[in-house]
Amino acid sequence: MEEINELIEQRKKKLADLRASGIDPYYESFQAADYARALLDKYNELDHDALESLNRSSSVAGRILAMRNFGKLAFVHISDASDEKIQLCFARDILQDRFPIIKKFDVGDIVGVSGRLFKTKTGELTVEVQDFKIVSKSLRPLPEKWHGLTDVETRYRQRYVDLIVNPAVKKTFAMRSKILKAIRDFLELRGFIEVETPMMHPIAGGAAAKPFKTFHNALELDLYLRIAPELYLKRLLVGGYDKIFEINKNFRNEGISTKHNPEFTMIEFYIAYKNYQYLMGFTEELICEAAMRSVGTLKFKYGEYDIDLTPPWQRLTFFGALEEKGLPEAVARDPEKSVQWARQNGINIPKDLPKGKPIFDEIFSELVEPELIQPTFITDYPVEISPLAKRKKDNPALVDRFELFVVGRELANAFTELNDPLDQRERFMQQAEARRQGDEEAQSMDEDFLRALEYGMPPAAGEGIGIDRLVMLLTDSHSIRDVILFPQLKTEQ
RNA sequence: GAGCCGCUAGCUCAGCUGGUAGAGCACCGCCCUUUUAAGGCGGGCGUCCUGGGUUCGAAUCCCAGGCGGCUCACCA
Repeated sequence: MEEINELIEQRKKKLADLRASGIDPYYESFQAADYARALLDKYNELDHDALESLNRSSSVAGRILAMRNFGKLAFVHISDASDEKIQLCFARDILQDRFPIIKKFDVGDIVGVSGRLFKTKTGELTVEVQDFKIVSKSLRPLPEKWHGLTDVETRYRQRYVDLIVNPAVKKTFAMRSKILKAIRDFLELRGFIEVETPMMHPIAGGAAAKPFKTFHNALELDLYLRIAPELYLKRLLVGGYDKIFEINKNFRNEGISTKHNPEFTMIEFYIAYKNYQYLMGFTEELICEAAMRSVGTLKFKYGEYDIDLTPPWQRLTFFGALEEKGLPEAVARDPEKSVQWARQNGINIPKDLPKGKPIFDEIFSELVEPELIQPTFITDYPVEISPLAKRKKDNPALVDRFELFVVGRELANAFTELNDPLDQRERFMQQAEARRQGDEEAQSMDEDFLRALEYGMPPAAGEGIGIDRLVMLLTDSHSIRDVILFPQLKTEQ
């Protein structure tokens, strides 16, 4: 991306000038003893005289974000990896013949300096620079200091610039890191081990979604990027693990929106000998732990909403929630009556809805989901839309399953795992039938998975949580792109 | 995939019913030893997203396309 640009040319000229005077503007290392944040935390409280008597020397390295030059004195703000800004003072009296080098500085350059700490007349903690190096010369101008970078396209495409100039972005991703750490710690403390299963699947199973397809040349094999790790994790249950989890990407070849990125991060975890009832309490604890260790509280704002994660969370059955909306289960289960009911109640039913797909699922998403603002478990899903979950003992038309909703969005999906290989085979057959009737997202028969179940899988509860959505909730982010460092975009030009 | 909105200097934006490109910041030059969006004086900077069309003349109007945002659809 070679561009002729006056500003870049000016900077290249400065770079050449530096080299001509024997200065290397691209160092291979710099030993900074201090972080800006640590210096401010420790010394900002001291007054001018107290700091003088300490005579504290320091060294910091970071990117120049602002410069104010007075001819024989210059103030420079740098920001370092501690995400804090510290002021540097370059004075001709101190730097003597090296002082003119600062004429070659630009906002964006990375410098390393050492010098004594002092307080300016206005009381700002400042490094009085005694020695300095330009460790990396920047050739491109940064966005201006006042309005910063707001163009969302540039922010996503050039996330590196976004991170330099928008501190809130770093905060979000620091939160993301804390949330993931909290989840890992929570599970590891309870005896789980983290595993990695294939991202490339010969059969894309474990969820209802369209996969990305790819090809392995040497094996001459069609492969799919995984849409879910579920069927592999359950194979591990067969193998004898009792508490496992995997945190990794899934890939779904579907539309992009504020809530969907083609690759997104899921955690799936499985506990042998437990059921979905157990997982509800477990989920409350897990998510509260993540919230406490990132947000620091269970009560916080998400946009207009005041969210309260304090357990226990509301629990409603799938058909119970529909009945509250005036749709009796008997009507919901009747394909024709339910369509009629939907039309009468102004529910938008897609015209191209595949034949095998039940209408109540549509009605539920349209009528119930948007109102589930506070955390709510929806339980006892119909078996037709849950091909991998165990049937309820007292009602084989339903399964032992829940989904967790917050701010109208699905955050988690969990169930008691189907471990009856014969029932599982039947469910796959039904899915195959749905596929024949036009449901592209119906699941495919996976003979190896069935073979594994035939060896015997312990009863188990399993759950998946959309990490990106959890991070959105806890960071008050309203687009999934704000919690993914490099969200998917079309290529430039 | 559909609808609506946007795209002008490095950044943030103005530019009316068509008359030939602007501001602030950033940048360059000079002055300035305590600034905090430093200040003063002077200066430069454009594929007006792209390609067609209408017109004497298009950043502006029309058509097509690109990229992005939002909403809807699909989904997590």
